Amino acid sequence: MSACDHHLTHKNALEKLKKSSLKTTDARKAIIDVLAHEHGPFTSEEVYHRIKQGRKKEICDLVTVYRCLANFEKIGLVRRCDFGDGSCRYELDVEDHHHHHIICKECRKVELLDICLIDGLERLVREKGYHNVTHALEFFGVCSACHEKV
Amino acid sequence: MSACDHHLTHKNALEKLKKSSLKTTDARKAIIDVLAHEHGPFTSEEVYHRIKQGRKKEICDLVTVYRCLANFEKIGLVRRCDFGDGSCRYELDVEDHHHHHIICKECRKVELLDICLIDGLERLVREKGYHNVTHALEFFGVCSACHEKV
DNA sequence: TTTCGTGCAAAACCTTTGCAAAGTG
DNA sequence: CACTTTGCAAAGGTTTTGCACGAAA
Repeated sequence: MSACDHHLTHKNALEKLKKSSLKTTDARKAIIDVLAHEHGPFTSEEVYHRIKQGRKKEICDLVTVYRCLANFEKIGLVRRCDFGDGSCRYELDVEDHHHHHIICKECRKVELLDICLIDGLERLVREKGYHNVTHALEFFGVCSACHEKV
Repeated sequence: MSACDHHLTHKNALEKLKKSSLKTTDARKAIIDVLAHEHGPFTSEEVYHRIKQGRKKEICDLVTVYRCLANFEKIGLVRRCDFGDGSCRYELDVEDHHHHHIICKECRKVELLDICLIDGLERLVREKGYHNVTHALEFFGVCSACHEKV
């Protein structure tokens, strides 16, 4: 992703926030900064620490990050990912750029998989009578670096 | 699934257990009973309660269910599913019957989706250097019953 | 000014761990 | 008999909640 893309993503996210019923606060802007400039997905804790790193003084509490991300999900600003390790992660929901993840079972490194062939299946689920359909597809494996360590 | 299938599944699961390094105990047999006869996936807590319901006296502790299911996953007896609601679920891993789930966002009802077209993508992940590749694909939506309630 | 957001502390929730006793092969 | 498994209690980790104060529109 280029620097230009980052800028666009960031602008789009702020606009989504303004259009929603949520208020634009420093905490929310800081969270969007992190999500737009570094590629996640990140846990609430990870977002919280990244916010602290950038600035001199604390912008917000960890609890605020939890609450903001949960609200962001409701308005479709972020997507929630669950990699089955006990905590959930969030990334900006960029509508026209659907992708999935490959997670190393050893080191938990996350790689992108820029392919989505699930549209037909989503249609099938809608035909079964479901509304507001979404999906999650994650691949798990041992990355080559970890595999060579053994 | 017919009664005959249940029986087969149950027998296969017990055989897998015997072939493994794990010992065959009452708790483990009771857990396999639940997984083979009712269609999950179930959380450890759900398995625990189903075990209690069937019998007069307690067969095992909730902690034992957690430990058994974790061990079952290691020997490939069960598959772990994470639906992003804070707890993980398990179902018997029937090798030649790969399927996915549709989860209602309102009532959490789980329906089966008996299609898997992910094999090509798994190959792609292996070509990227990953070993021991698995995947998870879940669909989420509001089921028609919940949709009509609104 | 009214409504919404935040910090702090505490609770809730799911899961894991330690250790002694009981059970399996 | 050696080793694994279990129960109980307690701890660990993540996420949620209550409430008073502060900030946005």
